[in-house]
Amino acid sequence: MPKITFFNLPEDKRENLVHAAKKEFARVPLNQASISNIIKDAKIPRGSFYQYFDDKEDAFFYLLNSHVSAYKMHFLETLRKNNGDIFDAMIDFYTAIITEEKENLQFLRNLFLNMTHRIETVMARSFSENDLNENFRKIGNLINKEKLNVMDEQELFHMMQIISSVTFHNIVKKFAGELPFEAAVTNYRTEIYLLKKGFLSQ
Amino acid sequence: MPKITFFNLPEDKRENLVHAAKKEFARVPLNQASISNIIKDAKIPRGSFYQYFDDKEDAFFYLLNSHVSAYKMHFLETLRKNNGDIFDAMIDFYTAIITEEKENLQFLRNLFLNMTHRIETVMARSFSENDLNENFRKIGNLINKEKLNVMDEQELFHMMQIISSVTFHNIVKKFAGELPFEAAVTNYRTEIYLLKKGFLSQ
DNA sequence: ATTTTATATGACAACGTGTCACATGTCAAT
DNA sequence: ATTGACATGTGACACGTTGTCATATAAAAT
Repeated sequence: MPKITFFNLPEDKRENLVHAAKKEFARVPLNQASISNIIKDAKIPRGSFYQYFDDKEDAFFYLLNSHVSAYKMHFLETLRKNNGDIFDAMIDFYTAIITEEKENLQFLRNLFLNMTHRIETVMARSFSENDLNENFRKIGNLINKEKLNVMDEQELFHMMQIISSVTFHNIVKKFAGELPFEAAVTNYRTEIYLLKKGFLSQ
Repeated sequence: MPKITFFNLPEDKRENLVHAAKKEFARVPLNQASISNIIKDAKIPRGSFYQYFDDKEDAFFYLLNSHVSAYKMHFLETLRKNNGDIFDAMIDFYTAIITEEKENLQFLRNLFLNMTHRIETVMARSFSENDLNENFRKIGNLINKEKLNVMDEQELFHMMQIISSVTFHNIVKKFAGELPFEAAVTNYRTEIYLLKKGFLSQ
């Protein structure tokens, strides 16, 4: 978490700094990003940066968290729009992510191509966590379970885990530049379809 | 790839260096590993390191590749032992990975908790690739497709993609230390079971 | 023996990080 | 207005790491 000083900053100065950080993390992934670049771009002295953040990662995770919050809202909305159909919602969501604009796109690209467990934990707070916690419940309640082949909360939880694994992986593949947009969506649709019908014939 | 000089090295000196590198990459993940530590441990001058490798990553991926080759063989064997039952084979394989010994375990831990796309690409060469390539065919041929709810090679490929996503994710969770051994296996079994039966009721 | 080629070595420049002593600003109390 | 207390700004600096390069040494070829 950024220090209090950061939040006490006059808005324009704070936004300026945030913008410089965003730019650097859009340029290269976390491990290659340099504080030097950020302060050079934001035109603040080195010491000031440390007045606001503990270190590079602190700044990165601050940005990441705001991204995640936005996507979380977006996802809940998408789920509602699709009347609780988790599969259609995921497809919408997937499409939205890989259709981001310029700067966000580069940020996301660096993010997904360098997805450490620590980052994943923050990301996944959106819709799955270690325990069946609040976020999971919120989403769980929105999901239409009528046609779902699910016995209990446990199974639902694991289904969400699977869907999230598969989605993450598809996003990564897309960002790896291995596929054009249409092919990426088709592939994802296929995998969702396979998840629905199951791997064993009845 | 290491340079020719590396392979021309007398065996003991080479193994010494490899061991030092292994030790460093078991200590910390790639991005935190330092060449300084490796050469200090291997007792070779700095210049020599660059005679053998391009950089840190070169050394890392050399080690990774040998790991992967070993696991690849192991996996094919496991698949045969299970008479082509991909699900049982995966469960065996999963169990084997999370049951590794000391140094390997730490190496794998750092690996999976910091799985970049580049690393994943190397790892996944074992049993899935962009195209339906040789490795995929080799495994595809070993898989018993009798009871598999699969229409064509395409679907089989995507099933493998899904299984691999889910497996990766389960390994990461285990290494994140969130679960004791038994719970980890149970969870993985549950997810494989869910994949088999499908998410929609017929 | 002499030349050519391969390998070894460590000092060095360039760069990035986090800290710290000191400068400056803010504001309430007197 | 002046003071003092506290918050914030600043940049030089020590430290660690990386990759290179000129030079030394060894090995092979002629």
